[in-house]
Amino acid sequence: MQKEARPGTGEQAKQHALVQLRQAILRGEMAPAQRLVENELAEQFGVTRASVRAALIELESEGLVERIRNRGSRVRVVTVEEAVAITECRMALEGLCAAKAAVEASDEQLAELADLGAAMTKAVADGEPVTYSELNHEVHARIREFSGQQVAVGLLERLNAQLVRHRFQLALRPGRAQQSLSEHLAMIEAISARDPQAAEAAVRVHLGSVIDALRD
Amino acid sequence: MQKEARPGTGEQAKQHALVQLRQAILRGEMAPAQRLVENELAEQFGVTRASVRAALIELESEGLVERIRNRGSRVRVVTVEEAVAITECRMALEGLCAAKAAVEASDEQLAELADLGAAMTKAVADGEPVTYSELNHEVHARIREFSGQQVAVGLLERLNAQLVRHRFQLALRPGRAQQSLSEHLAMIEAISARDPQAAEAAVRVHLGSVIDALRD
DNA sequence: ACCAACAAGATTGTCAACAATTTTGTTTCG
DNA sequence: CGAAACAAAATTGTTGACAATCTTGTTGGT
Repeated sequence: MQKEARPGTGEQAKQHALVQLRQAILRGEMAPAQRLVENELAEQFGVTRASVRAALIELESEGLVERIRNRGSRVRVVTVEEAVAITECRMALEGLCAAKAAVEASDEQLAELADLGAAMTKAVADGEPVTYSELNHEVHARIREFSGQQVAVGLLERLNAQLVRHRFQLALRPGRAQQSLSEHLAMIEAISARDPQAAEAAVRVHLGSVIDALRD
Repeated sequence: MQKEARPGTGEQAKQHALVQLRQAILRGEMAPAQRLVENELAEQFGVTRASVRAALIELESEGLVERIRNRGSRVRVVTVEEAVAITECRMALEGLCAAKAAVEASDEQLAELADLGAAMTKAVADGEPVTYSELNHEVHARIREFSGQQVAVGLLERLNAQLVRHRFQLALRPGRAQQSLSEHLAMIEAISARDPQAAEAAVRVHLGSVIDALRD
């Protein structure tokens, strides 16, 4: 175990630990339910335990880490039912964002969405699921952004972070991309048509199908 | 300044500080934008600074407190635009909960809602705005609870906590209770009729009118 | 009088040591 | 052989002190 970076360069130690730990969890480098011992993490990141501790507290309220009194922290495992519940909330909130984006987005932003749609179509045609998954994520992020609804954006980012592991499993499923593609195109079309109700409906259809896929 | 309680009785110091501070903020005992100095709070609650610190980090991600690097913490002030944005999110999430509650709630739980509706009607008739406001809050809490949607419940509780100050202002407005009452009764009726779509629509109507009232 | 540089005070960020708690392994008794 | 009691190890919770940073008040020059 060697120290990864130098927190002495003015970079706040707690922030450093927070960023590193979050990345490690989101990248899936930590096994599900893996124990997170404060001392080990402190040495690994080259900071003190107090900083790791502060980071863990923050990650707990982000829903990425589970902490039990006097028993330590572990990577939180999201069950399938939880993933479904989270996606239901996404349905409500992303529906709101899509409706607002249909009204608020500039013409340039709509063009950007159209470009993303074309890129997704190409990725599916070329059979590149990884690229497609990234574009998928990007489309959702852009729609959130264009809505201008900061509160919803914050909530959604937190929710999405909890779904990383399930997202992986979903993306690699054969035939999933094709269905997902048409749903995304429908979302983009409705927003471009500046039709809030249709945009919200399209998002609901899409995430409804995600829920079905999650349930296997 | 005297110590308020005994953290030595096994009650974890950080939890103690967290609960105390949260209550103080929610009760409005801390003036808006008031500075929260770690040392003062530590002495006031009879715990050490580290515990206060941990509590502040948690309250920050709950959106109740604002922390700036090396500059300290203060009670977060929610602007009117933010309150509107938060209520838009409530609209989406409580709509989801109402729809699920219409399907999932037991007959006993529906009876409980009916009782609350009757109590609200009486409170308005008797001209007791404080009682009405409490019942109002209770109805929303029950509907959330009956939905069984744990994730949405968590998000909504966080959002509601940020609105305390605005809620006060809203409740005392003359004529507001009458309009609010009929909207609540419509929500209860739709859920009792086990009609998810109507329930969701009723919630949206209600919170839409809250948004209008917020904007003055 | 005004502005910049500087110094003093206040406050947060970090650290290492200590105490409390839980878990695990061992022993002893039935 | 199994179960309860006990002891040892690991880990988290807490504490007080120290360092870094920001704010404020003061001073000196123009």
